[in-house]
Amino acid sequence: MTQYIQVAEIEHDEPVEIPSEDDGSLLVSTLAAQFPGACGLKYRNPDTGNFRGVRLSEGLLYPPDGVWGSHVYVVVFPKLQPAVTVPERSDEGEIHYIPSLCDNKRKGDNELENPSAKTKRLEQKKCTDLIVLGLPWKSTEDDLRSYFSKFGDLLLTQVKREPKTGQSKGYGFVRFANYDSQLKCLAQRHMIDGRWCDVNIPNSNEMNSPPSNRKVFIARCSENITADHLRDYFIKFGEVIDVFIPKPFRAFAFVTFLDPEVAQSLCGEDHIIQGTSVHVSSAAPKFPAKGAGERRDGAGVEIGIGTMGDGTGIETGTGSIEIGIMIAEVGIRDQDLPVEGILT
DNA sequence: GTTGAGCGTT
Repeated sequence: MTQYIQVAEIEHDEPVEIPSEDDGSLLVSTLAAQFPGACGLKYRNPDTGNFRGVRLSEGLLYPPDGVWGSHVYVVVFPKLQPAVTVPERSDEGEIHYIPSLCDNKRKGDNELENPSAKTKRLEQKKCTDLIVLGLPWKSTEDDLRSYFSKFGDLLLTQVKREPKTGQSKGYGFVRFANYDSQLKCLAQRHMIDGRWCDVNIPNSNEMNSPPSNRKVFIARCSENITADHLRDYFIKFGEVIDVFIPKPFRAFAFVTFLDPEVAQSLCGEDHIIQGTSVHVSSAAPKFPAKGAGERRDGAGVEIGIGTMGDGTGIETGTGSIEIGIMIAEVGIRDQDLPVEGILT
């Protein structure tokens, strides 16, 4: 018959009573329902003062000596080793000296906190948007929020819909404020409104970007994001020397930084600007451009048009225009250059 | 009003 087992998240914390199965064993999934991400239990052995682990087999925890008794058990969570617990993407080969992506701090303001390098790396691991697959058609942003907030504070909830009908496409995105929330969330499946849903790091976050460029590509811009918004937002990471938004609206932009390091450090990240989650990636094209400048390595010719003076690139307005052609190890984005009509 | 693998109006 069912026993109730006292379990606390940390020792001396207030315990929660968790039901066993009829045979006395405890499903890890039952445990995880109260303590998301939990993978085991331990308890203090009164004889030695040491912690003792509870036996785990096939997703079931078994009571020591056959009875759970009146111990207060303590939840065991997976060690925070991202390489093991999280499906890593290729964008993590280097340490990012970023205290937290989510509060958007950068080098220069992190010297005082975070003593050990190892801790630092863990704490600094960035939160990305997470894709939630398999949502019920009726699930809303509010439903996502109320479900996922048990893992921690949320910075974004989004259900993707058909623009015309508003009908859900059955998936959405969430983003946590803290990386441990993200880890816990990724470690399990989710029952949302009667359906099992999967949470993953979206494939669209893959960043196999080639090296150094001061210009980054800002994807998923919404129409209400202006050049000033972008400049004001990104200035906190380093000096912004150009912002380019195509007209008419094309849902992307370019931001150029003075320091290529800054540009590179932002690649692969998601940022929330004017309530929209935008994605930063290298301004180099994913595929070689078609046509004249094409090369097998994706490099090509970049044609720049701009006014003289501050060197910040394309601007509008009157005045003399300088046309320059620069051979560079940068590819051409097709979006970059419908310029034939202007070269007169 | 239906559906059930996917990847966000480059």
